[in-house]
Amino acid sequence: MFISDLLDIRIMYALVDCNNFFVSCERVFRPQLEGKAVVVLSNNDGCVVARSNESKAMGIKMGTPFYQVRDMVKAGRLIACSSNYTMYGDLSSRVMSILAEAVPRIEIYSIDEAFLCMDGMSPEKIEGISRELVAKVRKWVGIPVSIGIAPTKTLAKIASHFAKKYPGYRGVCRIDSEEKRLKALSLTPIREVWGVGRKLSVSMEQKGIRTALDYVQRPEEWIRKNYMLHGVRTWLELRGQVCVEEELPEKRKSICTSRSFPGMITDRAEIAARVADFAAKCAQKLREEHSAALQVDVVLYTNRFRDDLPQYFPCASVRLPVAASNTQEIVSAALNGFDTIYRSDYQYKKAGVTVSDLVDADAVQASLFDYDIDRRRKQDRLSEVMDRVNAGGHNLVRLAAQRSGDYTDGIRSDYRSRRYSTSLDEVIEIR
DNA sequence: TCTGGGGTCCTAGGACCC
DNA sequence: TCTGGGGTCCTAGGACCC
Repeated sequence: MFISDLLDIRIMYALVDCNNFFVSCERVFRPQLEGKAVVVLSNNDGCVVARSNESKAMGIKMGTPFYQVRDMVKAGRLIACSSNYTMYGDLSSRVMSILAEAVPRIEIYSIDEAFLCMDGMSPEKIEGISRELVAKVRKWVGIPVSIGIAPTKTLAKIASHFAKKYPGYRGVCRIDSEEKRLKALSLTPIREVWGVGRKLSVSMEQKGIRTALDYVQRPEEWIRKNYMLHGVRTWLELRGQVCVEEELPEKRKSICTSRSFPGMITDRAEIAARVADFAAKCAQKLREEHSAALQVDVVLYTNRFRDDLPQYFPCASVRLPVAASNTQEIVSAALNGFDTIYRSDYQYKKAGVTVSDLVDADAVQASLFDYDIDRRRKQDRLSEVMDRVNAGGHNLVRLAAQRSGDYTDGIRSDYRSRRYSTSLDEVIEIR
């Protein structure tokens, strides 16, 4: 039982993938976008990060700079939405809780994807549950999803592509026999395989590997020699043997906040204030995770697309004597780092702050030479108060070093929809 | 004029030690 | 002038993901 023509299907994964997620979210609250060519833009309305089927069919690629499609928007052939990550996160958790109720175990992989573990169930039963979920998520949240079912995560990804691409599957596709596996691999270009990105796919195509089937037909030793550990893992997964098994760790290992500026900036104080904002945001995320950081990195970027201007991408690393998560300490470390790398003869386009070397906030190792322990405790308490006041994403309280608005203030979002699923903005807009 | 943001893992190579 | 070899640890950078 559960061995289908030599494909072991005792372990089965169902990958649930929300179709064109950000676009689908916008459509939940603006049904008039249904059937239209729609794109969602990144911060600053910089480039395209999500596309509806209609805009994909027009040939618009992921990551296209917005100015290249602006004419279509003006001509009324394309609708653009500025991104609204708060709303997407909210709809995502609604989808995930429906999925979590239906199966014994779920691994949330990203904002729009989750693996459901269906071990020990018959393929028919798994498909039944999956079809119910497709209908339920559509009806209760309004988001269309596709589900791919297979004995490994890499194969489940491929199955979900088929489920999404061919309407005949009605949203659910399973790879549960050797015959289906080989058929699916032969129809999958190597560049579409999970774990094979642009660089690798070019290298593979040069070696005559066009499809996933070409890849699995190479000997293991050849794969190991050319593509090392990562390549062997993909090779085994495509053959039906589970390798990508580890659950994602609950806590992140680093936290980063970075933004491009609407234009280029040289002024020291203006950039420092933004760096302070990013650092404050990192500190807030640290506290949400109940973590503390030992290292703070600050990065500056000039505009990499301007060949005519001098380029400068410095990074400063600051070690903290004791792991910290309070806003004052993280901001002050970031500003110290900034001072060591800032130079007034460049035009900057972007900056970022990363906190890393994270430890659990309860397990912070007090340093023997921590003479500042009282000050630290006061700062920690102040940060707690700031979190309570700022709860809900509205930065009413901030340090003097920060800018006089939210850390996302000043970024362009000309096509923003209202924040339907969250509260305060709605109140302000109605008033 | 205009070109995203936030993560993870792996590997190569240097530093260091014996 | 000659100038080992092998192990470990750390970091920077590259590749990937969504």
